[in-house]
Amino acid sequence: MLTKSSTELVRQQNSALVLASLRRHGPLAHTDISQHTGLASATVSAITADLERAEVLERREQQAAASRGRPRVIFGQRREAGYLIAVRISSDMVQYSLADYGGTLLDRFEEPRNHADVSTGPFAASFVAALERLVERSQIRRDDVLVVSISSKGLVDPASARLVWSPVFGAQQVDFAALLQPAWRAKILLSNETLLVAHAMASRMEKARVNDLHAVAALSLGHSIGLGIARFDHMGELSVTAPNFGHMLNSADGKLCRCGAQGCIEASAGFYGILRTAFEVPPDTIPAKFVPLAEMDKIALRARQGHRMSEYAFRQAGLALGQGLSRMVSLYETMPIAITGPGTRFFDLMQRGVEEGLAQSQQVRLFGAPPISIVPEEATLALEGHLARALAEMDHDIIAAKAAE
Amino acid sequence: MLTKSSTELVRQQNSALVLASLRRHGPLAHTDISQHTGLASATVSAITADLERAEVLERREQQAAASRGRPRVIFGQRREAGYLIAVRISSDMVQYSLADYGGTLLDRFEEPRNHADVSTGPFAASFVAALERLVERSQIRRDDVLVVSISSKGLVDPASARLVWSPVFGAQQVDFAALLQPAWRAKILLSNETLLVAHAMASRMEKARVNDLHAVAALSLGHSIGLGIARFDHMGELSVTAPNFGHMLNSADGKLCRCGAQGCIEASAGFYGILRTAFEVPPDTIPAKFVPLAEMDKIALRARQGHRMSEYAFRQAGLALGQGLSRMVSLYETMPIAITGPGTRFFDLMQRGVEEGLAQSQQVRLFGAPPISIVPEEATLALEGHLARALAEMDHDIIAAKAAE
DNA sequence: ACTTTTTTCTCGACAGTCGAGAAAATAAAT
DNA sequence: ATTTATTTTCTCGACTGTCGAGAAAAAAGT
Repeated sequence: MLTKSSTELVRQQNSALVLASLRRHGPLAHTDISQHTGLASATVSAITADLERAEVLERREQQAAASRGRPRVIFGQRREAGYLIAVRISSDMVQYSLADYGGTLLDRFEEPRNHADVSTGPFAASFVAALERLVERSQIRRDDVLVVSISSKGLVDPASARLVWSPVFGAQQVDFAALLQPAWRAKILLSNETLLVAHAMASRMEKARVNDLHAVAALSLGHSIGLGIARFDHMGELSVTAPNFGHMLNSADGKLCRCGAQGCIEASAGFYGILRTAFEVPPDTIPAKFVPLAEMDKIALRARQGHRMSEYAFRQAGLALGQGLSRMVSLYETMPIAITGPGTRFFDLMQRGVEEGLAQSQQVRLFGAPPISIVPEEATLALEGHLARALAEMDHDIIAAKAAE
Repeated sequence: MLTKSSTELVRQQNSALVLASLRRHGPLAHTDISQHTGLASATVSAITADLERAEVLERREQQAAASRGRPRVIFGQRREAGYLIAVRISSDMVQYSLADYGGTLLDRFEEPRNHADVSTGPFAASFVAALERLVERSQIRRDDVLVVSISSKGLVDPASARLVWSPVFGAQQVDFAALLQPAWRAKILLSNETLLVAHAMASRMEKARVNDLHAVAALSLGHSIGLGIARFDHMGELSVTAPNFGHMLNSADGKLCRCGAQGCIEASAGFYGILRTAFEVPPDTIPAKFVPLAEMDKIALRARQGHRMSEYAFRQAGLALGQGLSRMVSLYETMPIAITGPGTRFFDLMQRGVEEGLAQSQQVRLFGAPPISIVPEEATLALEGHLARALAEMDHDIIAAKAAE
């Protein structure tokens, strides 16, 4: 069902356009905004005046009058217009970051997590305390935090901001919105971490002016396997999703996954799956809760030295990934794939398996294998995704609020 | 990249809204249009006057003055505003239909196809001739045909209207746009047939006011396996795709598919796959080009009488379908699935396999199995989809043309 | 003939975009 | 020091669109 349009919505859309172009290109002058957005000069004047009045934009001093003529007036986001907190929850630590409306990082700290402790109660308490600490240290009023963006591995219900299933807490759901509900007026966003990576990759490619790009996928390799898909819809808007890739059925081979099912991709390609195969543990053994990276490095070393079973384990992991990706491109479309996460350092051992798995579908035989790139800095990308998503949300909310009155 | 908005676009969007509501609810009076679209009465007046001037809408006589007060003026699409031709290409025949802008069927005929003949040359000739015959019989000017909507099983490139891979022509591509290019000014649409079924199912559910429906999938069972996914995006617009489901990797079991790969879903669940298993033919045997439905009925009869291998063949087909669907819902989301096609009559034999396959993923264990309904009349649905898609396209084009001048 | 009722049509107010040209502000030239 | 050239921002009027309110139209009831 389409919705009706009105002149007010036009202004909203065009305001969003101005803010978005400022996000992409940094502070800009009137003329540049007009150029980038395609809006008439008069329109840009009206919109910037509006946003200035709302204390969202501010005029920046320009460095030197480069050319002659009337000096440009540079507009930029007013940094103090709002703040965001990004929280990355991983199995061994939680990282808290504070950034302002301009997207500059103000503060950050990490808290170690005890992987043995899977109860949500203590976690919730330390979570709330950490947020409190963050605003206090930076002398920011709690109500100026407009967005709290949280990410975790696992399955997320984006609508309700609830963690449906995570490697950290299992099926114990955590309702983050409820945790912060009365005290914080910030909007709570909860995303799968690899979704954010995909978002960041899409933003990067957009900035790099990669044209005729419809979609990008991000694949995260680690203890668990995550997939994020970012696609530009027919309106040119980006929509990202994090399908349940790691626990998609790979093959009914009886390999027990920590989710309780058998034959998930993760049961073959997650760290614990690789370890199990390498050590010839029966495939229905209950998976290890956590595999230290050093342990994986040892297996990789042996594989590189020619140890058959270790080699085979990585090869099987690659095969499962390749088959899963071949299914993904069959069900979506052929798109570039960026592989991130700690597992990338073993990719040489998996590559042939991946290629073999990919080749097993008509889609790949017809359109070729998707281009695969390795992007190890997962943490950087995830934070980049947090910022991109949260700032876009803030822009959107600010404009909507301005329209409401 | 967002695009700029303007007052003219507002009118375009709202005009589209009016036409869409007329499509959904049939001819309507001024008041009803205002009600359904949410537009102000004055706006509806302006838009209908516009469309009347463009000879797109016409006033209909109302039957009896039901209530007192000023009689209503009923607006409806002017049937003669344009025509569309729908062409359904299947392995054994080609069906040509002609309909007017109001969506009423004017003419239809079928031409048998020789499945042995896979050359595209004779087909192209008879295709063009049939279209010619259709407009001639109905006394319609060729240039009044605004859309030719073609469907086939197989893989389609929606952008270029080219058949990339089809069970009928294999990898021989047919460029329909080129066939009709100089003589016909109509826009050529090419869709996968199951995509149209999914579109029709989505339209039906929309009409039946099924709320909070995000998506629906259609699965077509027959000699080949097709899947269509219809989803409502965040703007409420419907976007349908036909992924390469039938030739997605099911399991590396070596079953040869007619696409040349091994282990496709179709190699287990297509008619030829079922036949091969039932007759205990080696799985790497080159598949039969065409399996008559009567042959399948015989196998089904034996299966129902307890013949082990026939039973097993259907069970395996169901398993492959269930596993494929479990992967589909893992990569998209849990959504209702409508099963169509000649294969539905054997669904009782496959059902347990489907359920078993579906259960093998975390997605299903967390959110339950997707609701499955059987809708045998595939041909009706496909034509319904053709009309829905072609008429929407015509509405869109008419409005765009009016805006251009 | 008059009233009631229902629906369509019209008018003025308001919001937004756009193009053109005025105004501003600076560097270079005289 | 003043003038000129240049570049950018700002402002004005025209145009397109939506909306609410009330006028006008057209029938049935009294």
